[in-house]
Formats: sequence, structure tokens, C-alpha cells
Amino acid sequence: MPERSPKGRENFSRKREAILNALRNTDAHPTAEWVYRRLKPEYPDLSLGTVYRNLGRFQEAGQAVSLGVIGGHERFDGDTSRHAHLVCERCGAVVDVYGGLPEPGELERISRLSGCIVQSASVTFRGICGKCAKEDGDGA
Amino acid sequence: MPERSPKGRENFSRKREAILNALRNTDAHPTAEWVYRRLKPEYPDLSLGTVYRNLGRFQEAGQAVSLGVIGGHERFDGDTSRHAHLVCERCGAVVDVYGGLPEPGELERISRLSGCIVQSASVTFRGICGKCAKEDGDGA
DNA sequence: TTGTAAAGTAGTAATCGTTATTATTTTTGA
DNA sequence: TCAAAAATAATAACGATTACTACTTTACAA
Repeated sequence: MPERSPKGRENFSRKREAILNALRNTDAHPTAEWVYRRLKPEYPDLSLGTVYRNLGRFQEAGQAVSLGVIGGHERFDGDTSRHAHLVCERCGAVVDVYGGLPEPGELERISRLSGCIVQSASVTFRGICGKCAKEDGDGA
Repeated sequence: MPERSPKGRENFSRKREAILNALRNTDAHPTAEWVYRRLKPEYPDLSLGTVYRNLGRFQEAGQAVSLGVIGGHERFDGDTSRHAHLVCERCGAVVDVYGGLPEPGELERISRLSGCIVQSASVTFRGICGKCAKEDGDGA
């Protein structure tokens, strides 16, 4: 039985809380479907639409971000801190990568050079994730 | 009447050539629908499926790249040179941005630090494009 | 508690960008 | 001119996401 938050001022729906927790307790950068399947056993009457609706709500509230559509499915991240991602060409996993993001000063520089107002940057690497790279090294 | 390429060894289909030219002669980073509408007057029996099929083929051949799904539509770029993009929050335009991409040496550094094999990077900025920024400045 | 209005959800239908299918047309190379 | 290969048009199918409606849960005060 999941606990309610201390004072139910926000996220007063149990399912909403469960969705946010599922998102925060994984580094899989899951799809809506993934979250749905993860929670379905504990919430048998959970609806996929509810997952989508709440994921959208979390984004508006700044509690989650979308990584965009990868392989036909939109992927979400409950970690809103500044970091980049790598999509593994071998296994399709999306993993966190620290580094490679342009510094705020760089965004300013690009703004001046381009005439645009650059507000944020998202960086996505392509390559082989650590797990697959290790399997290759092992001769797997 | 569009000219054929000098020796029809590749791209021997007129429509294929027209699609590739349309993609190369714009900096709009168009969707399949955009290309379709652009060419329909000159090729009244052009089919949207043909545009999709050829855009996919150009990617495989390295003649074009996909910028991914932006606002629900996949966008393509006939310019395969190394550059980044900015998506305008105001008007939705996608514009080229030079700078902000991690250097090859940076990719190597991240590879070592992360244990991944980083092969390429794609950078997408969010902000206001030059045109919209100018309109703001003009008090429009 | 009990009532009630607001918020949230389940279940399902609808939407829409993209892909697959198949008969037909175009291109190619002889 | 001919036949095989490639490409296409038109349409159907697909699938992720969104919209809709009746029902349920929540919050909050009497």
C-alpha cells in the first residue's frame, strides 16, 4: 500500500503519485507504455490515458522533461537536472551522459552570433552504451 | 521541364530528383507534407508515400538527415554538414545554428568518462529565431 | 460522518503522421 | 521495340497519442 504524501496539497491522486515515483525511480527514460506496464499490477484499473495525461502535466509543472520521440515512442525523464543523453545503436537504451552540454556562456555567444535568442540546449549522442560496449569487449 | 542529371546512373527517377532538389533548395527543414505540397503543382500525380519513401532512401544514402519529430512532424535536412538547429518557440521555425556542437575531441573525452562509445552528437536549441526576435525589437 | 462540488480517471473512440500493399507505370539496357 | 527491374499512385493499415464521456475519487466544510 503506497503512502500518501504528508499534506495532500498537490499530487493528491494516488495514481499520479505512483506515476511520478515510477518515473523518478528509474533511469530507463521510459515511455508512457513502460510506466503503464510497470504500474498495472499494483493498479489494475490504471488507464494508459492517465499515464499520458499525467506525464504531460508533469512537464508543464517542470517535474519531468520529454526527450522527444526515439524509435517511434516519446520518452520521458524525471530527472530535470542539466544533462545529456546517449541513444545506444545496439540495444536502443537511452542513458544519461554528463558533459557535452554547451555552457550558459556559450549559449550567449551563439545568441550574439546568430541573432537568435538561445534559451536552452538539448544534446543527444548516438553510439554504443556502456553495457553493450562491455559485451563487445568481452567477445560476447 | 526539369532537366535530368547528366548520366542517369543514380536518382534516375524524375520525382526522386525533384524531391531531393526541393529538400536541397530550402532551409526550412521541411516535413514530408511540405515537400509534397511544394511539388504537387508541377507533379500532379505525385503521391505522399513517394515523398516518404524517398526521404527515407536519402537518409540511408547519406544525402539527407532527419532532425527528428518536432511538433508531431518529422523534419528533414538536405544539408548534411555539421551544424546545429534552433526551434523557435514563437513561430515553430527550425533554423540552422553554427556553433554549439561538441568537437570530436570532446566526444572522445566523454567516451572515456562515460564508458560509452560516442559516435555523434545532435544539438537542438530552443529559443526565439532571428526573425521573431527582430519583430519583438521593432515593437511588433 | 455526510454532502457536494471540483478534480481525476477508465474505457473507448477518434485522430493523424507514417508505413505497407498492390496494381500500374516508368525506366533501363539490350 | 522489348522485357525485366525499379518506382510510383492510390489506398488501406498501423500505431502512438489525444479526445471524449460517464463514473469515481478527493477535498473540504457543516
